[in-house]
Amino acid sequence: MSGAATLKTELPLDQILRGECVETMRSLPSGSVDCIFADPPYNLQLKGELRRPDDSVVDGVDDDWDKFSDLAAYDRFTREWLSEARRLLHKDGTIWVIGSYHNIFRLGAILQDLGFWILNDIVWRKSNPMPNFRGRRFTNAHETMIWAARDQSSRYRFNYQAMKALNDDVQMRSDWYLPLCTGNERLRNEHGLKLHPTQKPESLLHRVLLASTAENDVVLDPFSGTGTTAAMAKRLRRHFVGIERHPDYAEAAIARVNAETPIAADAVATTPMKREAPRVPFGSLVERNFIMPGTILCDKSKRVFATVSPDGTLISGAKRGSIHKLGALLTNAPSCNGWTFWHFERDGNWLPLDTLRGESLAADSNAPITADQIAAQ
Amino acid sequence: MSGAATLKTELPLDQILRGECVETMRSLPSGSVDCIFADPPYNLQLKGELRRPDDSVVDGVDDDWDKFSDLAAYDRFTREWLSEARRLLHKDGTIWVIGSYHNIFRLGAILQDLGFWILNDIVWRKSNPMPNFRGRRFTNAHETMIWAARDQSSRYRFNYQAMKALNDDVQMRSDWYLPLCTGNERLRNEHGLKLHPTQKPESLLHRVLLASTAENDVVLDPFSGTGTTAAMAKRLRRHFVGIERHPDYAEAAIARVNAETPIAADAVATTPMKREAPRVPFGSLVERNFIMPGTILCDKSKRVFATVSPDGTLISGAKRGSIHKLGALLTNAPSCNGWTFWHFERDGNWLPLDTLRGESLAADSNAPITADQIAAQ
DNA sequence: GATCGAGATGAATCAGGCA
DNA sequence: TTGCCTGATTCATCTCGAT
Repeated sequence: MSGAATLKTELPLDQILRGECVETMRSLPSGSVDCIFADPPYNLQLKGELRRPDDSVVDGVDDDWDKFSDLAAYDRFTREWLSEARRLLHKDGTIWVIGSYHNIFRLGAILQDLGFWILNDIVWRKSNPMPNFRGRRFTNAHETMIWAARDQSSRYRFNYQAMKALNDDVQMRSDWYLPLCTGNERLRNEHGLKLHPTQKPESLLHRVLLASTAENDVVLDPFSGTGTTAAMAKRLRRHFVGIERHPDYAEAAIARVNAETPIAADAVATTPMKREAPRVPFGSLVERNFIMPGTILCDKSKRVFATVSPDGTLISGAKRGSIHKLGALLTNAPSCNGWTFWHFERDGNWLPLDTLRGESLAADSNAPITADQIAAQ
Repeated sequence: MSGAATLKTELPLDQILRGECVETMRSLPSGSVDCIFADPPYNLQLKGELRRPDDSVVDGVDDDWDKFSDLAAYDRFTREWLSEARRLLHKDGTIWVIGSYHNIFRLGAILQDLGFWILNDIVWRKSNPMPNFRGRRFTNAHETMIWAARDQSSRYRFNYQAMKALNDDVQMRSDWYLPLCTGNERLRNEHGLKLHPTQKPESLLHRVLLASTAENDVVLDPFSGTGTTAAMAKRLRRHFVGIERHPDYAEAAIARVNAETPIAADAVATTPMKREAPRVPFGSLVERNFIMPGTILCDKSKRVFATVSPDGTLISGAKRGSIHKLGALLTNAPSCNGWTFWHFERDGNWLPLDTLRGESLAADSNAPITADQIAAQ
């Protein structure tokens, strides 16, 4: 089948159309789509090869489809497909685009320029991102999605209660914590290698579609890839239209969608997500001024002393380390729980650091909603 | 004091300059600033916050023509102050900008257009965000910061080890979990109302400055507000220059900074980067008898062996070279860190050469130091 | 069959000094 | 500027094979 051959009067439902993104979109009728999910090329700028500390080579994205001559070329491409996307959207429809810092600012600015109305930016926090191997930046541990309505006046769909139910009956926030697509979910070729360099996890699309579409809605993915959007749409009983120009990807996506079974019509019940256990690094207590750099700590019997550094390490003479490591070092113990080992002085009493950890967790959860916070938005 | 009155030849250190952002920046000398933190105005609906370059107030009208006009005016304003910011930055300097989905995409795209090189986008996850009262969107629970170097070729500062220490000895990620500025930290006027609508938490600036500046560096904040950047710079013993047009904010910031005490000079140090440690040639360890010529070395898995020469080279069969070169040669790797690759035997244990390097440095500084401590780093 | 350890891997703008 | 040498650097998760 071919998108270009399709008459503009009819939308080919529940198919992966093989063809160029913009050209194929031009063949589809205006206002016929309820929701778009788009995972466009990121325009990554990889210079050489990157090696892990064990000297193995990182298999990065170096595909031709991700190459653009410059930012202006990327902007032209983006403006073109986003314009077509807006034409295809129903007046109350919404679009999701996903990207990293390489391209998300171009995407967001052009969305605004074209008249889309941004509803949220959503942060996909990866539970298992690739580390920064050279120690030259912060670990790039998230990607950003922008959720936007076709117009400021669009009466868009947001399934508020479903999202709240998914989040232990607390409002769903703009930061989502989900793992990468790995293991059995990842499509592989005959050599066992990943078929597509950037396959998105099903959990991400599950939440996107559950939040912003209704049963039988039409969902378009103009960069369909391995068909994650289409598969999740079928599973959740939405209609889909995928566009993919690479024959291998399109073929794999069709097989994947065919193997997918829709959930029972009466089973739209959602599984609650696992909530993250709060973790408190000692350093965050220093940052948040629960304890001042320069504070003197000691053990219960006042045999060893240490000073708090601005980065949360402790210093004792020439020795430096985390609260746990330095405690172990000074007592010649194989390990040490710094939270209970080290004490600080307050009102003449020496209290364990654990006191502060408890206080910081309480401060986070008990904070009343104030006018300040409203203004801060 | 006034920025406009300052000669371009001299940077007024540790002051809050009262004046217009762009105009005041124009009076400062090029390349004189190590780091910039900028929290520009972005609430397009908030009258009086956003002004055109000619100082006329931008209306918050909602029809299409005015929306476009607002975006264009915002872009012009952004391009203007970011251009000045780039001129003021040292060639190896970095800039932080913070915003929400209303303006961060404009900021990011213009940063890229001006030649800044994005290093990370950082998500500030709020522990206590304002809920979405109408239930029409996801709770807007984060803001985005962009960290960028002046040029692609900038040799920017990133205190990797300090950030790792701050996060319980695991690489710091691009998503930060910190509370809003509330309680006693929040500056208030005589009526007990918040003095500034978007006062940033000190913990945020603490981490920003700890990550990307060194002691005595110069930090500029062109939208100084209540002086959080200046106060944290003073606390962490960095120099600051603040610019603020609103007299009430400037006055409050000056009082706040004056009340701030720097942490003790000997407590400001954070976990040092190994890159900045003094360089020890392996040959000097042989000369100084930390290791004997003829000693047998091997890799961790005991697959390759070598013998130490009196000049500090290693010999393995017919091959000879530095500890790095021979390690790379024998493993067919493009490069190799000989300090961690090669091991020597002591008391039945095989220890990395790095142990000896640590012991020689300790001997030089007369501080007793143990293999344990090196391991603890 | 269960457990343990080694190995593999993921949208990545990933070095710096000196001759 | 180019080229060469030194040497700093990884987290969570899954698969697979050995015990």
